[in-house]
Order: sequence, then C-alpha cells, then structure tokens
Amino acid sequence: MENVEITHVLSEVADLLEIQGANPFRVRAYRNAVQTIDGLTRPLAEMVGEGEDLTELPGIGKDIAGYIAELVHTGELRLLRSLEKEVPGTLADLLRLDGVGPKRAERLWHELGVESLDDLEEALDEGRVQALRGFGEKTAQRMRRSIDDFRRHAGRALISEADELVRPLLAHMADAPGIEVLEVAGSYRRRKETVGDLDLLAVCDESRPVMDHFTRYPDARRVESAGETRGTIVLRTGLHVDLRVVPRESYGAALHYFTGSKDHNVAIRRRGVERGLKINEYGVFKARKRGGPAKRTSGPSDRVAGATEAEVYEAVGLVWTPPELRENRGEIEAAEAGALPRLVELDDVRGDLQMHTTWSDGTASIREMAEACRELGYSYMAVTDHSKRVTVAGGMDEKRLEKQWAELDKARKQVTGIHMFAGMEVDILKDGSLDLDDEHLARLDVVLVSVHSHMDLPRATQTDRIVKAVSHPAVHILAHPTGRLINTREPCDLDLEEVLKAAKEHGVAVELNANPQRLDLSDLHVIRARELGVPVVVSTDAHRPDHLRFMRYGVDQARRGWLEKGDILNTRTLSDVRRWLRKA
DNA sequence: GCCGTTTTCGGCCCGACTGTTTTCAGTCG
Ligand SMILES: Nc1nc2c(ncn2[C@H]2C[C@H](O)[C@@H](COP(=O)(O)OP(=O)(O)OP(=O)(O)O)O2)c(=O)[nH]1
Ligand SMILES: [Mg+2]
Ligand SMILES: [Mg+2]
Ligand SMILES: [Zn+2]
Repeated sequence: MENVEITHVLSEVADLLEIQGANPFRVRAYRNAVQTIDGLTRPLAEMVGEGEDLTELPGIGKDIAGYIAELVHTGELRLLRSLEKEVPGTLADLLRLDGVGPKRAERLWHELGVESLDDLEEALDEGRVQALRGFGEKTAQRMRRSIDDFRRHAGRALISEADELVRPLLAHMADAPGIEVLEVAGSYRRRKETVGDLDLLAVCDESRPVMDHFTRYPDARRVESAGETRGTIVLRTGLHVDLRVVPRESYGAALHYFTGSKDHNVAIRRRGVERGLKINEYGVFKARKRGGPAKRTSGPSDRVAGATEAEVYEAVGLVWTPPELRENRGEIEAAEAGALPRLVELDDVRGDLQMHTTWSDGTASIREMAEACRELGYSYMAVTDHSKRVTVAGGMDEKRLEKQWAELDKARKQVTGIHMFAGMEVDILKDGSLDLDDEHLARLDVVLVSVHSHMDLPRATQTDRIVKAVSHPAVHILAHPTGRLINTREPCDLDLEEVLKAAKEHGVAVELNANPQRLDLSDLHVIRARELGVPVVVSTDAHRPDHLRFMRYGVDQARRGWLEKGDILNTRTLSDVRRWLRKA
C-alpha cells in the first residue's frame, strides 16, 4: 500500500470523525499524521516491513502507528469500516465544497437525508436547504456555485500557468491608490509545482481603496468576499485570488503568515507560545494573560517583532528560512541547529543536458539552440534528440545519428564559446534494453535513457525494466524517471527506491526535468536521491529556444528538495562534467 | 490522538468574513 493511499484513509477518518462532532483535537491529530506522511521520502510499507518504530515520526503515536501497520498488512482499516457504519463515507465529499464544513454537512445529512453531491443538488432544487434554520437563500446560492465549480474541477494550476496569471494581476495592483508594497505569497512563493490559488499581500495606510481596486480587476468573474483587510476574487479561469492588506509595521509578520505553509505557521506559532509570545499576521507580541483586551488593540509596547520575516524567526530563536523549505518537513529543526542547506540558485547552473532539435521533435536547429544556450551564459549543452522507437517524435536511427554528428561539428564551428555534447535521449524498450546499438551508445558523449511507452506495466516489471536500463554501462542519466505529467498522467508505478539504488550502484545520475508539466523527479524524490548519494541533473528538455527558460522551475523544485549546488551535476564546470561523463 | 528542559494531564495557532444570528457560529485563510 502506497503512502498516498494511507493518507487518503486517515483523511477520511478525520473527516468522518469531524462530521460526527468528535473532539477537534483528535481530528487534528489524524490530519497532523497525514501531513507527516505527505513529507516522507520513503514508503511506510517498507518502514513497517523493516520493523522501524513509526512513533518516532512527529504526530504519530501508538494508535496511528497501529492503524498504519494494519493498513500495510491487511489493506484495510477496521476503524474506518465502523465509522462508515455510523456516517455515510460519501459525506466526506461534501467537505470539498466551498462553504460546506463538518457542521453543515452533518445537518444536511441528518435533517435532509443528503449523503452526496447529487443529493445536495436535488435538495437545493426543491428548496429544502434554504428552508433549514440558519441556512437562508445566500448560503444556498453559494452551495450551488460550489457544486458547479467542483464539477468543472478547476483544480490546481501549474506554477507556470500561475506565472501567466500573476503578471497582469501585479500590473493591475501596482496602480492601486496608496499601495506601498506588493508581494505574491502562499504556495506560489514557496514555488510549489502547483498552486490552489494565488495569495497577494499588500502594504498600505488605507486598505479600502486598495481592496476596491482589487475587486475591480477586469479578469475577475466574481467577488467572493471583500472585507477591511482581506478579500477574494475568482478569475475567469476559476482560480481564486486572495488579497491581504496590512500596515507597514506588520509587513514581515504578514508575509510570513501568508507564505505559509499552514503547518510551518502552526509550528512557528507553537514555538512562540512556548516562549510566552503570541504570533499572528500583525506581529510578534508578548502574550497576555487571559482576560486582557482582545484582538488588535494590543498596544505598541507589546510588540516584539514583525517588520521583517527575519525578525519573526529571530523572535523564536531561529534564522530566516527560505520559503521553498517552509513545509514543516524538518526545516525548523535545521534552522535551530544552524543546519539549513545553502540552496542551489539559478545562477549556479552552467549548462543544460537535455534538449531537442529539428533532428527529432524540436522546432529549432542545433545552431539556434546553441545560440540560445550561449545567451543564457552556459558553458555547455547537450543535444539529446529521440531514438528511433519514438516514432511520433521522429526519433533517429544509428544512421541519422551519425549524420547529426556531422551537423554538430558544423554547429561547433558556427557557435563558439559553448561546448556541445553529442547526446541522445535513448528510449528504454519494453524489456529494459536500449533503442540504440552498443557501438553508437559508446560513441556518444552523454547517454540519457527514458521511458516513452508501456508506462502501465506492473510495478515489479516496470522496476526491473528501468533497473536493467540504468545498469547498461553506457548510460549516464535517467531522464524524467516517473513519466508523470502533472494534472494529466499519473507517474509510472515503480519502486523508485530500487531505481535510485541501482543508479547509485552504476554511477548514473537522475534527472529533475524542469518542464513545468513534468518536474520529474519531484521535490521529495530528490531529497531521497541526495540521501542515497545519487547526483541530480536539472534539465529543461527544451523543444524550442524559449523552453530553455524552464530551468527556473527545475531549480525551484530542486530548492524545495533541499539541494545545494554540489548536489547538482550541471552546476559543475565543463571539465568536471567531462570527467564525470567519462568515468561511467 | 499526540505530546512533554515549565507538564504523563491538560493543553493543542490565531484571526477575518459572511449570513442570519439578535450576539456569533461556521468556514476559511
Ligand atoms: N496560521 C495559519 N495560517 C494559515 C492557515 N491556513 C492558511 N494559512 C496561511 C498559510 C498559507 O500558505 C496561506 C495561504 O493559504 P492557502 O490556503 O492559499 O494555502 P497555500 O497557498 O499554502 O496552498 P495552495 O496552493 O493555495 O493550496 O495562509 C491556518 O489555519 N493557520
Ligand atoms: Mg494559496
Ligand atoms: Mg489562499
Ligand atoms: Zn522525453
């Protein structure tokens, strides 16, 4: 059983308990366990199999460790079975709707017999929801909209799609009257591969005019809310945008709050409580005994910090932490120990080791790609067109590859100042053998291997296939290892742990494909690659010159994976990379 | 349900917005 399956079960337990009205802290305990599991780089099944003590993981105690073991061994959880006898499991779906929480879900079920989205829609049509005490017409309307939005599965946007939406939004907000500072916070600032919404932070003296300007954004389909300090609009694409407006002295605390993640915030605030401090989006304050004046009326004398993010961290004995790490995956402990990594930066990248040209499915010539790489300041690049079996991409056979080498020689004379490695993205065939003969493999400077077909093989077969491929002595890099396309295609079912160990054994690097639809390996995967000592290559897989800019997304993901410059092969100098390629 | 250089019991992050409420619960960030 996969970790995601385990977290789904535990999340459903939390949802059903919450609908039942269980102790909210007990509900939270299940969700905390889910958060911990989400950040693991290894399968729980393996950890259980090796007899590891799961209660050493944060938020996992005796009970939940037992439930995990039960799930791993039997594939089922009796606790969930018995909960589902008391509350219909489908009720948890209702919680996905905006404006429907556990209390309303419970009442809809108990008082109207609603168990599913379809039931709710019917009850709305018949006017039964709005008749309920405390529900009213506006609440019903909101539920209707939520169901529509849910059915149109607006979902999460790629970080690259978010970039396209952010640009005009920032341009619009720059004209807001009296605005002093404007930042994008939330998952966008943490550079997550997808964002659920956009979170904007504004600093100004007077919030009203800024909020009004925000709600008049031309691309807004509707205004969801607009208060004194926060508001939400819905873009035509369906994506929500939250705006938070704060005074200057609160900038750091607000940016910290709005950047998140939620679990990072909660952990930081708990550290505050332990130190007699109250942390909110307005600042860090000396905690008051109960009974004191509430809310924002705390006098300025109570304020300890808040103007900058660094102040907030320092107030709880930590150093400023890069947003990419703020997932409550050990960054707080690292910050405390002074052991935060020195994260890789875009400027550290010296070359791009996967790209395509008109020799297969790229749209630009070798020369054009080389010029674009040189413009980015790279000292090397690899031309890695597809092999013959990838027919849809116009893959090359041995003969065409030799012709390409001749063309490469010409390009090397035309575009100087950048080294061009002769490479190929060689297809891994169904049986794990490679789509190019050994003689030509040996003559290439750099050999990438990757899967483009039979992505649905059973786990063990798929794993054996890829392990066999990386075991070939000519191979340097395993490209887009899981084959996922975010929001489109699930990753191959494979035992990545085995693949990484095989890569380590054979001196093969793994790719972090920087194409924003792939980002493959993911952040958690590269954490594991580093732990196992497998070098990572961040490559754009560019099919056009402008795709070379995807490097930014790859580096962002690498940073989320705690990688330093030294963990990444293509931050090394040309001569070091050459040496590395030859040793294989 | 989890957790502990203040605790093995008694806490658990903290605040904004809306609707229908006559004083705030519910939901969300
Ligand atoms: N302290 C605290 N902060 C929260 C809570 N919920 C959200 N936040 C903060 C941290 C989040 O990063 C930030 C923005 O909320 P979002 O719901 O947009 O989450 P985020 O952007 O992290 O992820 P997303 O991609 O939008 O799903 O607000 C909470 O319950 N407590
Ligand atoms: Mg967000
Ligand atoms: Mg948000
Ligand atoms: Zn490919």
